[in-house]
Amino acid sequence: MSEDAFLAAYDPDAYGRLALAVDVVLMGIRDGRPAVMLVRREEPPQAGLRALPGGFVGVTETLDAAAARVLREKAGLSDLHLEQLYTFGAIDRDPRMRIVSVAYLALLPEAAFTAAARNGAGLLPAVIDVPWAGEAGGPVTVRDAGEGGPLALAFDHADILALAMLRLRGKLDYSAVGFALLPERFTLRQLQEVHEAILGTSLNKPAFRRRMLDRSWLEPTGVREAGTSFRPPELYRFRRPR
Amino acid sequence: MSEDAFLAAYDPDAYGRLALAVDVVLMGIRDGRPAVMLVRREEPPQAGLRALPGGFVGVTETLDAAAARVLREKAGLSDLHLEQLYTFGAIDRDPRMRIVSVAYLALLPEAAFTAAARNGAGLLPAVIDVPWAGEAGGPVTVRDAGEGGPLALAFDHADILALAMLRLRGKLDYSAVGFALLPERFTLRQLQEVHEAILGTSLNKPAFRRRMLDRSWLEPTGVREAGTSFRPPELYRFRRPR
DNA sequence: TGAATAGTGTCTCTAAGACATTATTAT
DNA sequence: ATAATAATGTCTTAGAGACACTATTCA
Repeated sequence: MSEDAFLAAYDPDAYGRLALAVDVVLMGIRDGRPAVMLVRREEPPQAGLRALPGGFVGVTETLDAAAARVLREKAGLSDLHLEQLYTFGAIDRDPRMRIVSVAYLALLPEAAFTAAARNGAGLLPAVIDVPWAGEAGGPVTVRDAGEGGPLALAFDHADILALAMLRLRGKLDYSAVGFALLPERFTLRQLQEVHEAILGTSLNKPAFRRRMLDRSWLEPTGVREAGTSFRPPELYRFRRPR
Repeated sequence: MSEDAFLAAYDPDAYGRLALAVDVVLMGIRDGRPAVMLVRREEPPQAGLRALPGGFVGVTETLDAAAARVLREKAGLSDLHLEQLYTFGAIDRDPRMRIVSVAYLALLPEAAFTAAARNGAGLLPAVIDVPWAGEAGGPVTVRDAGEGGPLALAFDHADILALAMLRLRGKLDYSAVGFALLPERFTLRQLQEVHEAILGTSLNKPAFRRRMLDRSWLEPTGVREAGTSFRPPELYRFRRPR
């Protein structure tokens, strides 16, 4: 049988119907704590609950493109750090039908995150409480940025968010993801504060500086931060490692 | 609108047709080198090329269950280490139709891997050459276990295999995956040989032993290996960390 | 006893934590 | 000068690499 003949005879429905979606964990830092952007579900199922922004994957669209489109449509964002996390395929994770969802992690610098909360129609920033440490992970909870009790998340989105936190923590000190949470130019203190916010711990200053400067990721700009009432710190720029 | 009404009105085809598959990277150690189990594609598309064993995901089947079923059907294997790797969604990765594939990594101890090559109908072990080091990764090549030139892999399976090697290397020394490549009872030397095979480097013996024994993963069995013509080494058992 | 590998002692070196000290700027 | 934070020096400690040495078993 030729390939053409095979393709003509191939039945796409032989294995039943199943939809593929993406859900995006759009994270940033807010007042020294990790935060995530949620939407309020206005329609059933689970209307009223908070959810991660998401959408179905088009037949002529890659997974990365679908995640980028969701960010564009729901948050007006483009050109931000975006990486695939994990694919969630529990049978009843969505009551509508069988929906398998590819989870993505997107990261924004603090200023852009705050701006997105104002500009993105319906985007609600929520602070993430992470009650665990270590590589085993565990559940996290979310609260409205302006305090208040814990929020309920729709579907399995609490699991997705918990995995996002675990991955982010795990990658933080051996990869360059941390820089995606900072503006183009930043001080070493800001970099440390980002790490401390994500890890939920305080870090030793000299050791942190040594570690960061020993990697060849930081390029001094020669410019110092303006507007301080004390010795102005050097501004650095992230340089992709060779 | 109630949830029931919503579900009744929901159109599963609104976003077009797309199939979901799993592809399994079944790895083991062979003569001190990483190896993978491949199948020869007998039908189009790409008949004749080697491929990872895979299959479509059933509508009432989780992703993990689909990967486990593929291992059962194509290799006669069950109860082995199985973890999700990444989801591949390039538009034209399969010429038949849009097929998104969730890649899984499965690991077998050396003896079980060799046995599977004999028992699994059509399973062909291939040795993996990994020409890179470090966390950036890169392409790998495969050769037939009995030497010979490099083999061509179908679809994007070379990318999937390369990612599997990168992940395995990355997780090896901070997680317990290494033990999935060993029998229930093993010597410290065997454990080191597994690490050396996967990492493609030689390791310092005292440092390796110290590191492994300092984690609380190894439980001495009190039994020593039999059949040696020299001092018989202690056999250890893997104990899940608390 | 010799061969072969198991298993350990120890020195060095690197990197992190802790803490203190010096440096630099605005007011 | 003072206040405030930037930036660094240094001591200690933990862990890895290197290498040699001792231990144990079989033939």
